[in-house]
Amino acid sequence: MTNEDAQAERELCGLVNGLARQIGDHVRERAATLGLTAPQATALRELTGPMTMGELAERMSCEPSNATFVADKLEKQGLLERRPHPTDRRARQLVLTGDGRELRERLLRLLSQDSPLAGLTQREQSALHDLLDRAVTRRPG
Amino acid sequence: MTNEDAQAERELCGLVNGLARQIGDHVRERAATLGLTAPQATALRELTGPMTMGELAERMSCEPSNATFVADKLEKQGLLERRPHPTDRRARQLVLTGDGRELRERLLRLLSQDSPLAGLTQREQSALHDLLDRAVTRRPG
DNA sequence: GCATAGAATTTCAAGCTCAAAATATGCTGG
DNA sequence: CCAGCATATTTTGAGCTTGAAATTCTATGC
Repeated sequence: MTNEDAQAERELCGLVNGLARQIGDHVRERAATLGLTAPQATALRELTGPMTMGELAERMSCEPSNATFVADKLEKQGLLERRPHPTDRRARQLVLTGDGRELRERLLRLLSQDSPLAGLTQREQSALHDLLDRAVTRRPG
Repeated sequence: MTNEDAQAERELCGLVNGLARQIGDHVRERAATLGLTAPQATALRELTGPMTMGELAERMSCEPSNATFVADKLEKQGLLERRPHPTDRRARQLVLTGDGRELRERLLRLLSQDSPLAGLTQREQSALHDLLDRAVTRRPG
């Protein structure tokens, strides 16, 4: 790999991080209006249905121990419950409460407004999705 | 915006965050072999020359107060110096020491190996760069 | 059966990050 | 000039994140 290639790659990483940052800022700002922190909102957003701690961590792109931390916060706010997993006694099943489901709906509506990706056309978003998917999945790690 | 569009957008955000996470993991892993944490390595990588705290924060996509924190760490390790800015007495100029420049070179070599973006061809990386650039800059924030 | 390896979650310590307030300096209109 | 607002950095407190160790349970091989 040439020196220029390496530099271009670093620049690309910077762009990815920059966009991720913008997305995070957007979530943080909207979450604040509901009394949630950004990670709490991310967890709520990802809880599309009952799932285990591991699944939540995976969807949040974080360590399981961090998912525990965030789930604790949501549980203390009465937004979710930890139930025994139906078939695996090692695992827990996370289930939103009525309050949790309601707040999640409000959150989703807020998040869909003024998205950081609004600058891209549908076609561009589709192309970006394709490229990112390839970058992410073509990597063992 | 339709419901499906919003869902597609959330998925896209997830991909961006997932890739950012992979990049971060890669940096962390390589940085550890040099006795650096991930943010310290990121700062070292971005210090392409003398710059102010604000510039560093901008390049690291973080808050200025966080740049202060990281710069403190690097300074304690003797990798950089804070000098008075030549023309603005409010600002500081960050300058790598000899050790800092040397470690930076080693870091750059490590980071260019097994990049998380290696799964993409040159053409794909170029297309990705283009799309991300558009997404990031087409947004006032 | 039972030992052993593996998996899901939690706990804990260390370090990172943000936001707000404090400090110091620069700039500009009256 | 200089008052007032803007900018650059630091400090501080609260909350987030990671990685390693501990706990509990599952699955496999003998």
